Amino acid sequence: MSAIEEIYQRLLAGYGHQGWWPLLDCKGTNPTKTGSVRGYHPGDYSYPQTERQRFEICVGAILTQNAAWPNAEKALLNLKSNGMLSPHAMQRAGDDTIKEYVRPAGYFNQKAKKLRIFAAFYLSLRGVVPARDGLLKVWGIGPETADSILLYAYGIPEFVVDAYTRRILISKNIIREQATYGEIKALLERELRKDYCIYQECHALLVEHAKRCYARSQYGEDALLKGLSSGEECTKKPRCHRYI
DNA sequence: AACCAGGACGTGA
DNA sequence: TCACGTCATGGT
Repeated sequence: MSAIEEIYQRLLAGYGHQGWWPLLDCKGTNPTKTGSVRGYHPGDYSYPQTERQRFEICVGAILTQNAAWPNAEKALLNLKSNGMLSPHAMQRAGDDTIKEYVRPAGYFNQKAKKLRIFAAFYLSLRGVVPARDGLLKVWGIGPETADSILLYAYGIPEFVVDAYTRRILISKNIIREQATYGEIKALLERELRKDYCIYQECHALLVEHAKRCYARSQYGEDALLKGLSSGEECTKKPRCHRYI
């Protein structure tokens, strides 16, 4: 079993199904999670079930860029309660209106602009699934946001690499510190079965584990992944031993 | 009261 | 390519 596969198995056994991506109108909760527990649907990979939910996930992916989810969620609620959680409404709305709604998510000037540009792009799709390079050409959509949209809004097996994933894999000596987004993504997609459910679950589990054990200032035990066999990708010792 | 969160873009070497 | 500055609110 590869190191990646072992990480996935251990985290799933330890934490259980995470139920990503969170949705505002989703009844389910995940009590095992840290932080916000609302909107998750553990073990149910049938979301999004409506076009509105699909768009909500896209918007959430932009709003959560370098921001804590509860803050992005507040912005999402503002948009929804003002009828702005649809691509048409978002495109029509004035810039200042959107800015006021997304303020809690931070970077409100940039994110308001990103949302209106994305809304136009989303409408131009007319229901067609976007290509990854198409998404990347949209201003405000980088690699992680593109993969989040594809994986969680469209159920396409594109692994999402975030700062947490990178931090865990570096500390486990599985990748080098300079590893690029594409390298990490390729590694995970090589080691895991190409299945959007597994990609979603694995990414969510890595985030949950990192929140518990790999926070910058306060770090925990990492008992679940103790003594993990390091992959052959890199033999260099990790520089930061705090994370082990 | 700093520090940081589920990044992306613009710029200059 | 790549390292670095910028964008901004809210929780710990």
